[in-house]
Amino acid sequence: MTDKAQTLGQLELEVLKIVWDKQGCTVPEAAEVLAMQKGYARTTILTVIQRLYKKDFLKRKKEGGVFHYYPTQKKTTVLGNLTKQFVQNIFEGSHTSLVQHMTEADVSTEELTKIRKIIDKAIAAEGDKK
Amino acid sequence: MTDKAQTLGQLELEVLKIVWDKQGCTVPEAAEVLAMQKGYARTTILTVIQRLYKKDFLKRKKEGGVFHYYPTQKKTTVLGNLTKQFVQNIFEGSHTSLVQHMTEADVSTEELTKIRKIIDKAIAAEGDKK
DNA sequence: TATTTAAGACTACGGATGTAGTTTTTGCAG
DNA sequence: CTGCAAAAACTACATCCGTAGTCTTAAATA
Repeated sequence: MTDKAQTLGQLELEVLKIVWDKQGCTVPEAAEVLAMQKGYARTTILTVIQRLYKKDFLKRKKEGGVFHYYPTQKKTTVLGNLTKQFVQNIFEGSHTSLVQHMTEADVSTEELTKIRKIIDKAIAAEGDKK
Repeated sequence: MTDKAQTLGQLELEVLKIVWDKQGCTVPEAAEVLAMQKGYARTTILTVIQRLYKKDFLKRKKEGGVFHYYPTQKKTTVLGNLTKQFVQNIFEGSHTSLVQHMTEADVSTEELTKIRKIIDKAIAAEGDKK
C-alpha cells in the first residue's frame, strides 16, 4: 500500500515519534505508551499506524508473527520538512520573521544563548562552504 | 455570532493576512486579490471570511451598505501564537530544537546574520528585565 | 487439533477545512 | 416604487484526521 507522502496530524506525529524513539516497534508496543498514558484506545493507535504506513512514513516487516513498524525517514528530516513548510506557510519563507516572533514569546536566556551558539556555528559552516 | 477561537487553516490564514494588509476590507476587496491571483471563486473567499468571523478572528461593520471586516487581533499576536503552538507540538516546546532544524535547511548567511542580531537583542532585553 | 486470544483489517462517524453552487437579501438606479 | 446587480447567506460535498467499535484472521497453548 503505497500512497504519496502528505501531511502529518498531531496524533500521527506523536505516534511517529514513539516509533523513532523505539527505533521500530509493534502496534501493541506503541499503543502501550499512548493508550496507557493518554487514554487512547488500542485501535486508535492501530488506525494511526496504518495511516502512517499508507502515507509511507512507516514500513513494516512481520517478525515472529507480528508486524514491526519502522520509520522510513529520519526524524530530523521529517521535522526539518515540517519546519520548512511552517516557515513557508506562515512567514512566507522568512526564517527571520520566525525567529522574531519566537523571541517575542517567553524564551529563557539560557535557551537564547544556546540558540545563538547554533546560529554562530551555522554561520561559520556557511563561511566554510564558500 | 461568537464562537471560541480555534485554529486556522491555510487558506483562512491567507485571507486573514490580506485583511491585515489592507487594515480592514470588504469581501469583494479580499476576493479580488485571491480570486484574481489564485483562481478562487468569490464565494470561496466569502465562506472563508464568514468562518473567520465566526471564529472571532474578524469583526465587521456595515459601512455604505456593505460589510467591512477588521481583524480582532494583531498579526503579530496571531503569528506568535501559531509559532508557540508549532514549537509545542513539534519540538515539545524547545525553541532550540526549532532553530537547530531551521539552520539545517538552506538559510542564507545574510538571514543568519539578521537572525543573530535578533537573538542578541533579545538576550540584551532579557538581561535588562532582570 | 481445537480453542482462546491477541493482532490486524474493516467500517464508521464527527468536526474542520477547502471549495463552490444556489438562493436570498438589499441598496441603488430608473 | 420597482427591478437589477451586487453582496451575503445558505447549502453542500470531498478530504483529512481523531477516535474507536466490530469483525476476521492468525498465533499460541492446552
